[in-house]
Amino acid sequence: MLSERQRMILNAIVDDYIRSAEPVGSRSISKRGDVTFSPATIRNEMADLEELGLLEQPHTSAGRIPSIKGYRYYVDHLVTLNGVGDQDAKKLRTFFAEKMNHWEGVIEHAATILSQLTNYTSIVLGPEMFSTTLKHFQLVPINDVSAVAIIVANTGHVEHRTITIPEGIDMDDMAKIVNMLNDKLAGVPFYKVKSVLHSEIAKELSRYVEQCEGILTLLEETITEEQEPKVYLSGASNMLTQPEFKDVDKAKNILGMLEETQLLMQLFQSNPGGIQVKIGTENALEAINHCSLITATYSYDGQSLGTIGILGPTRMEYGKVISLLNYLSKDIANLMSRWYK
Amino acid sequence: MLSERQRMILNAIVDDYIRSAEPVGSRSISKRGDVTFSPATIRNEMADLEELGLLEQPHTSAGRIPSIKGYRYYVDHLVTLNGVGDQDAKKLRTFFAEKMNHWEGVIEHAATILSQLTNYTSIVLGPEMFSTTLKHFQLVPINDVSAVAIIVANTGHVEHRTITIPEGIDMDDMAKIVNMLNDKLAGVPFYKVKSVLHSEIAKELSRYVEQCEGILTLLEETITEEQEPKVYLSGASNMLTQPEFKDVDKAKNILGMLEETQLLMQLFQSNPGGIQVKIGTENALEAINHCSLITATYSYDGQSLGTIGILGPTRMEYGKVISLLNYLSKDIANLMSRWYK
DNA sequence: GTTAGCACTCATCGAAACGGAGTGCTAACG
DNA sequence: CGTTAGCACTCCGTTTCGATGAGTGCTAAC
Repeated sequence: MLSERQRMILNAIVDDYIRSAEPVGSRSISKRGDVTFSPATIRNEMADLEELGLLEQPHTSAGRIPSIKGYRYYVDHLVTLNGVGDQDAKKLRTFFAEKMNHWEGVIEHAATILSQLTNYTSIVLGPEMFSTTLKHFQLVPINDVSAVAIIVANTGHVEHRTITIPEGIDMDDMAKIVNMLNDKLAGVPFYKVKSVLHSEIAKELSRYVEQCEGILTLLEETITEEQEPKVYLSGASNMLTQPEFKDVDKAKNILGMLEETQLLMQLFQSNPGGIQVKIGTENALEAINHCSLITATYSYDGQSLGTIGILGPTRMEYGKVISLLNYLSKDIANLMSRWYK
Repeated sequence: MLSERQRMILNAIVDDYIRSAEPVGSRSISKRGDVTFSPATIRNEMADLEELGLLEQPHTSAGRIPSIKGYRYYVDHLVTLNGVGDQDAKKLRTFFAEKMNHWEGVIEHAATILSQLTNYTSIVLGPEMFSTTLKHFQLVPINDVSAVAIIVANTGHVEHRTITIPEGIDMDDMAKIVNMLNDKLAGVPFYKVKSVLHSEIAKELSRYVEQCEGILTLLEETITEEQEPKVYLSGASNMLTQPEFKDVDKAKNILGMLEETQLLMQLFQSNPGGIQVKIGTENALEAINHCSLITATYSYDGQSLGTIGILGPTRMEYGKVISLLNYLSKDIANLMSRWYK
């Protein structure tokens, strides 16, 4: 357990370091006003905090910087959420006032705004299909051999994919089957589509239509095909403004990772909902062991839809970012309700 | 007009510089084997080439580097297109062998492959709607107030957007109008949709349906709404591997620009078709005045569909990239035909 | 328990010195 | 007359070295 004074000092060090990116010395803390002790006293406390693993020294005779553990304590106990500034709130409001008519437009735009407001990199995972239900399924023929399958989810999210129709399949049969599928599958969650198809529909269908096997397999593949949620990235170049990445090699590591959608999705795994802060080595990926990732899930009607994340150096403005994510994820939820209620 | 020897020397300098990224001296050229003259002779020629504006000296007593004009001459007259290497060809072939069922999947994947093969940044502009025709238009209701509009182009490209239906509009009327639009608009190029709507359809429609005004405007907006072609970017972090961008600020400039879709589209304007090389300041944007951009258009059935581009430092492997783009753009065209013939 | 004083450490910065790659010029050569 | 060897000169990049200064840890006094 830390004493009140130790907490004040830790708080001061983290705040200072977040602002300046340079090791914080005892003198500068003593001069801050909110800590009224002499440099010598502060030095003693700092030595203690270092022994506890909350601070680190880059080298002897340098100031102290927070360790991962130090940041963790700061985030858990010390950080002050001063809400969203007037400037930022205004920007967000005008953002939501704009007319948006894609789902994707909103998400993508939200990513942009976030990276602008924070000067960090924002990563947004689009709606996750597996927690939503099928609303409507449709085939639009393009020519003799191909068609566009259109899949609408109850959230209003739309997917389309082009399929090639094998020879020897009758288009009328196809149409019948599609109709039936719509009857039976409307309202079924995506992850259940496969089993419902097999258990309920297959038998009934075989009565009406010849060679339904082939058609059904095709449609099943089409609907349940691996649907990676889309990842939107914005402000990746903001990483380069951080002094900790003035070394091109480090920067390249991170930017390279940001380009790999697969890895990004790994990052977002295991989200219990709400806001989560992962600091430095708490992150799964080694490439961002010098970064912190703050994530928030946005949801509609109690259903988690996707995830928003902000990636920055461990020396991140935790208070500001957390407030912002809080604000935004709630507003996105409201926006959804207004649309799809 | 350059003498044969001058061309040999220029060629040698550009090749060497592309490989090493360091000013090329007379000695090293003389030792290359393909130029059999002594360093002194080469120095004389180099002085001449510099006077012609084809070479530059970073400072006295350094070797020479090609100027923009030098690269231009190299690209126009000297570069050898040694085709696509076996390794690369194999990768491309397996790429196209994979089953792809989105349009977008192909384009996006092509961008990835390109950036991997070249180690530069690849930029791909998706199909341009304005040169294609409307194939099918459809509304799928989601609930009382919103619907998804689905727009299929003759190329198989699909767009969807969510629209909000104003109160007081009858869904049956809506359906009638949509039917009629499909009759009248199928085969009409997108850029003509607006005028056709006004000239031919408006009058005829008013006979059947009350208050068609509102509905029509809505649908018109939906179909003709600004449809930015999508931009796919891959390998942006490759920029950082180039020694010319070891300076973080320069790198940030370029990466920042790459994030702005608007700017990227500017870059691709005025594409006469075929392969085009823009070197350094020949590019419209100041941010990439130290880069070269090689673009190729891909087309289907004589119709230009989109653009592929490779962005790298002016010191770029022109021969390799041009060969690769040539190969790829043709293969994409073939792939399209196989699908949508 | 707190603070002043002091010796010590170590990164950073700038000046000076050094080495080397490359040039331009001149003169010799075939 | 074109080509080449030789040589003085330039200028960049690197290294070395000392000065500077911020910051610590310890001890002793308050």
